[in-house]
Amino acid sequence: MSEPQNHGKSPLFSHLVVSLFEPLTKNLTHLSAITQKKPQVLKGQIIERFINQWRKTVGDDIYPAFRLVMPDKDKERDMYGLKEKNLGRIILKTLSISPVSPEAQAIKNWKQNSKATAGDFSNICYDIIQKREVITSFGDMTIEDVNNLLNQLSTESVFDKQLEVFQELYNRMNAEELRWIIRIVLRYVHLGATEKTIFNYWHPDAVALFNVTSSLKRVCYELFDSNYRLPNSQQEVSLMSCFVPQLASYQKKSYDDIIKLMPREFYIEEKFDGERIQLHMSGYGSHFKFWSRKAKDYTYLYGSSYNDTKGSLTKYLKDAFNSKVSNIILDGEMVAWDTDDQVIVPFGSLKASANEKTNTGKEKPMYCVFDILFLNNVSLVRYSLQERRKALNIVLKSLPGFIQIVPVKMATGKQDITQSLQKVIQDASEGIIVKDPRARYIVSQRSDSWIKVKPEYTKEFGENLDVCVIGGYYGSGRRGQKLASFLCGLRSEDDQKFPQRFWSFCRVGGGFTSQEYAHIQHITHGKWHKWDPLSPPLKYMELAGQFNDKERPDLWIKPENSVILEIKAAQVRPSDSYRAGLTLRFPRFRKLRDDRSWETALSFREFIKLRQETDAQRAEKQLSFEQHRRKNISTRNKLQIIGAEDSFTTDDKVIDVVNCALFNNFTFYIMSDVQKPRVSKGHLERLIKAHGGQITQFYNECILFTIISDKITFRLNAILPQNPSLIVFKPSWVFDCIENNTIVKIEPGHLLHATIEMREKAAKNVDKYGLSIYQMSKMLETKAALINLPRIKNPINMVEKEIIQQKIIDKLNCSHSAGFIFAGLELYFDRYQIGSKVHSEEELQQYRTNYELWILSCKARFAGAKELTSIEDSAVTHIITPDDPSRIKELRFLISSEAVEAYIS
DNA sequence: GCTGATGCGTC
DNA sequence: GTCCGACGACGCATCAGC
DNA sequence: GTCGGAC
Repeated sequence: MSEPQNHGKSPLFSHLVVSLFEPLTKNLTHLSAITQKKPQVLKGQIIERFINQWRKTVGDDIYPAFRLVMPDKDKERDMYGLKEKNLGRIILKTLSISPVSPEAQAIKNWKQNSKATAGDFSNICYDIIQKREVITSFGDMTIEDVNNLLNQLSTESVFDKQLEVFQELYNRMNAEELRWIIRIVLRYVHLGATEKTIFNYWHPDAVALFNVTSSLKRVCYELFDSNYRLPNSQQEVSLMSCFVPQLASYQKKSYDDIIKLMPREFYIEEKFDGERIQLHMSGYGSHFKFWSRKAKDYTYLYGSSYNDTKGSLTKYLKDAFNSKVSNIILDGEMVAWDTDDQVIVPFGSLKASANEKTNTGKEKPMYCVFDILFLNNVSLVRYSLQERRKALNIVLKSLPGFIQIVPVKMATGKQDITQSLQKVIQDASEGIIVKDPRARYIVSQRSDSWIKVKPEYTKEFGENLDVCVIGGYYGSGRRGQKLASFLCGLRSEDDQKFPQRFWSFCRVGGGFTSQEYAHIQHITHGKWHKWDPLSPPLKYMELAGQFNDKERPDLWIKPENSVILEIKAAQVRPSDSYRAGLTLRFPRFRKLRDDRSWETALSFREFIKLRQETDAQRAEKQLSFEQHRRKNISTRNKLQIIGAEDSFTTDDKVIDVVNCALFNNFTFYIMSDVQKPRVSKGHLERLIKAHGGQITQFYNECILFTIISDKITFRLNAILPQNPSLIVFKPSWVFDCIENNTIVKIEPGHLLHATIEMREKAAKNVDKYGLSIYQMSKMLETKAALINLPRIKNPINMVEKEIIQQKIIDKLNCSHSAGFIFAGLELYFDRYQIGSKVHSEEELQQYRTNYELWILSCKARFAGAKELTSIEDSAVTHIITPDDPSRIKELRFLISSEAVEAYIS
């Protein structure tokens, strides 16, 4: 395929900085408040504008820009071998800064800094560069120049050569440009938008193509024309091109939650603790390719053909494939196999076993295959797992020790899951995967058709330990300027003189909410000491290493001043990084144990004892899922009508009586979840299927079907311009049909997008008020169903607000009186008391809430309600208030206390 | 030539 | 629910420095 | 790998 051509010159690198990087990383919340647009929308506009401008002024080839925007996805360029440490050295040398100067210290200790930039490496460098920049305005380097220099940088692994590149950059760029260069070299730009977001603005099929190729270049080159649609055949996996594998969804709340998602009969597979590898074979074994989960090519390890003597696997696979197999793609887990003991070796020794140099001959890689995606030029991703498994059994023969098909256990209920889990525990295996045999292969998704269940997800299993914090490490990014992870220790009990001595054991930096961080900081405030390598606090802690310096914390704390944390982890394993000689795999914080102190914190000996005793006992217990803590209470106020019924959810309703033929001959394409009432995409699909409808997951112009969406999505936006005659239904139509047990006539409210003729036709289907009874009852739930609401551009402008209010009232007054639903209700709307000027973010929020309440009151009045202006009015039947629990409490108190007073008087 | 530091990539 | 960016241990490759 | 936060 020919490369897209640019008609314009390569733009300046500063253009990228000014029109994309800086706008995306500016505080969008503020802008969002002014423009009344969601930050996400603003982000999209910035990206869209950049892409459009590029197309217009530069041309079709956006690859040079995208490799700088998504440096982590750029597989064409080798790694630089530079992270903050070495990059810092290079920058200091480039600027001729002495390694002992304060600036050098600031860069070296980039996470510990009293300034606001602490934890943000590129900004710390920026501050320093700015004072010494060669160029004060933007430089003359183009995006092409930058790419060329970065190519050069990637080929150099020697310090002096790398330095030359940076000297060139330094001479031709200002500090702002360099800040972005630093991020690009570090291979994270942190724009708040990764390829998933950006690709959607590039081309509607970009994500799909990336998922089956892992190639940024191909996404740019093959999809430069927005009028071109990628054929279905190219949206599926293909030979010798690395796809993004399907992942299993996380822990569910209960076994029932899992069963609910599965058909009557489902599969259980063992989860192997190795590395996810996809195998591609073509030409009857003359070519092999291997890729890891994150698209790294490992062909060099496992072999490029049967005849490749360097590879550690392919040379043994000659008899594995059926002789009719000319090409194939397999998905599976690579593990290390102990040829002497005939067992799978625990995680970690795989690379060594596959490597010619380090391999001892005792251990060899073994490929555990659980899926087949491609066979003799045909993609199998659309076939059900059941069928894929059938194919796998036919074409692949297990060769013990080299390649094996992962066994499947048929299951029908939760007892099968618990049973498998028990077995997994006995074998000290990682866990199981529950799979839906009906499901197709969904590239790149963490789908519910595969669900992983690990013993550690249960209350009884995994390691739950109370450990003492003995040190802290500064965080980076959003966790800059504070201690983000903690060094934890076990009480050593090795020396009577130092009862407070702990042995380093593990670090933990995940599982904390921001409140918990704040709480810990509050308790330990002022108790932290800087770590001095010359006099380590041996009275209180011992680290590993000859010099007591492994995993050395930035700050340390005496156990008597410290806190005890409850930690959960998957496993305990040997380690030489910690004094305890052991450490945790996948540690995370569960809760603060303020009921315990260092004296009762776990000691090393207790810990060993605990492990020996419990393993056997635990296996006999009933395994119940651990309930996840409820975190993250949303701060955003939602409107709620007190006393009114909650909007129903069909998700929990049992579909008991169904008309199985209702949607016969209909094929549905469902784009999104339904917001009101809340129904998941999956449930809507099941609902439709139960009523005889067909579901398709792929948009295809050739097929006639019904598109269901309740909002204009990314994808819809991409499809609509080319298909202006497309009719998009709202989910309400489906619900109406089901409710009435017939295909109901289309009403305007059912249409999200349609031609004028269609709308006119639909309009004839409703009564003279322009409303169906169904819509009427939904009126209060569906915002702006009746009124085409003008947008408020600047909420602070009160004059404009009044004009809009008047417009809406006019509109309401000239409408026919349709109000009877709320007749007899006397409502009080609980507004915030605010002046005519908005001074703060909080007031702005309150203003918006008031505005929403006002809209609601218009609708309520329209439906026959009366609005009362005083809460004390005894006629008030309902109070409508923002969903703020504390406010509701206040109101209750207010009302009840007044009632009491009235009673007394 | 060895060792430790640093980076990359796996989970 | 999805996306994003924090954070964990470990093994291997490679280069700087002894 | 796990996790929390924003949306």
